[in-house]
Amino acid sequence: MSDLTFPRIDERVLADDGDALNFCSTCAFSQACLAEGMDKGSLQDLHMLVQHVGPVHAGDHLFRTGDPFEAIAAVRAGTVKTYVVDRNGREHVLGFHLPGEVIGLDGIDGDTYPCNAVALDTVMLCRFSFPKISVLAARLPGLQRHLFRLLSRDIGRAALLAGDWSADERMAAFLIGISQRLAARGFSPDRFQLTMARTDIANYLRLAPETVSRVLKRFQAEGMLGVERREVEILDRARIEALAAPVLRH
Amino acid sequence: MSDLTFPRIDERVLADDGDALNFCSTCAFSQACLAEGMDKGSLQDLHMLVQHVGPVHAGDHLFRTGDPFEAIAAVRAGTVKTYVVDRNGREHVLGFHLPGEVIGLDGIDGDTYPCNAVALDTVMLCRFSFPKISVLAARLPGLQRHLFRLLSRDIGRAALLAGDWSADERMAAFLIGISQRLAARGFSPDRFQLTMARTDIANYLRLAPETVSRVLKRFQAEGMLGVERREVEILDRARIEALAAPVLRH
DNA sequence: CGAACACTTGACAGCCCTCAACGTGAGTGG
DNA sequence: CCACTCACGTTGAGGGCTGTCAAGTGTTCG
Repeated sequence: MSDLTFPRIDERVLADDGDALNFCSTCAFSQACLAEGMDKGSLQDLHMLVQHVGPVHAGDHLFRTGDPFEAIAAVRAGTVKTYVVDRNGREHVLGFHLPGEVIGLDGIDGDTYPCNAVALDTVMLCRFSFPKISVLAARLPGLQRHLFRLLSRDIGRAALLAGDWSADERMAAFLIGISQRLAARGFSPDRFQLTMARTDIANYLRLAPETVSRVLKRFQAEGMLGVERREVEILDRARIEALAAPVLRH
Repeated sequence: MSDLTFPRIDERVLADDGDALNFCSTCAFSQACLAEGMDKGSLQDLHMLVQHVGPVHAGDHLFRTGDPFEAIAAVRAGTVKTYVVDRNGREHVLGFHLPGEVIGLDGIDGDTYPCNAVALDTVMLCRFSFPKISVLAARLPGLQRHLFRLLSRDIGRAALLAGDWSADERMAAFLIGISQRLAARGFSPDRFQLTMARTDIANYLRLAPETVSRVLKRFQAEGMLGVERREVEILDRARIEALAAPVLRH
């Protein structure tokens, strides 16, 4: 497993990128500008800032704890897992980042990344130098506002799983969350693949891997969910959402 | 208990405020400018933006879930509790905000506050209109950077208690956290008052109130902590920090 | 002084973690 | 093509931590 330190990763421009005035539709920043009446010059400025990174292969790291913080990035394809390792050597999964979502925001406070980021499958990214996008944000109110919102949204998201929810509620919230986030990017909300291992899910939900297995099995036995290896299908969305409701909406 | 909706609260300038070029030392924004070589004109701009609010009395709300988001605020004196109420009527404490800390950042994403904020004792605030400070941030790179950092810091903080820590570890981390935050503002790190009820602590740490009582009692019995009603004294900082270590530092 | 509230203390049960063993699928080399 | 290996996932038994329920004590405020 090679170790590609994210800020120093080899960069190459991909052929399937949009032209100078159009971002790829899954880009988390596309809405930032297009929807807010930004002029063409400004848009081009932002576009010139993007560095396309990838493909990064499963198991390769984008950055590690302590690497100098220089950039944030939007996931274009694949799944990125962020995690920390405590002094006892135990891994704590902080989150999974699907296409269209941004990683690295928690590095802004401090000069280094506070966590590790690893690709779970083949990942493509759009990288934004943070000093450069900060300068641009000062000129573009829409971009500044968008960055503030991205940051603010993560604060709320991090607090989601902090409650003392049951294993069933956590798992339901996890499944509905993935489903909604995939749907927002145009993927099927009812049938999708869990790109992460059971161990990672357990670690993220603060459960034992055995508990994850048992809950998924029970969901399947009760007809709420279809499970076959890492492929899942939402069969009774209403019931799963009912379980997830207290977690997702306070 | 009156209900002072934060954005519409009566405002008055306090006599003990700094002059036009000096913020009160506990203000979370003072570092933003003074430390980064900002020119006097810019500093005055920021200072003109501040609205001093208070005193707000214990039990009064600064804002409630759904109130229109218009401003963030730095706590100057007292303690603010933020919380949400789920559909079952159960309260979930999101955090306690001590002097020098900022509230309202999680309202930036969305047009309304996502939580309630209530004063636990007599509270004084510095209020910053968010639209106005955004505009100013576009002119002042140091201020923009400071705002980004405040937001980023909260993302990490929210993730702290998300782990599956034991009751002892949670309580130790809570005590050390309070101690460090008070020390950073010049208060005693070894002897301080818990301004919140046991129920609030329990709710914040995702424990039962009974468990909070038992853990505090055991800490006291083992000579780590002095407890007398809401007054606490750190007697064996090394041991409490050892307990808190896995929670505070990953 | 009395009532309401905060806090403490004790008994008990339940959820989930731990430990252990087994099953399964993908990749590898012969 | 097949056996092997290893990581991943599943299944079962048992125990500990902490929540729930209940009752009692102390404090504050009207």
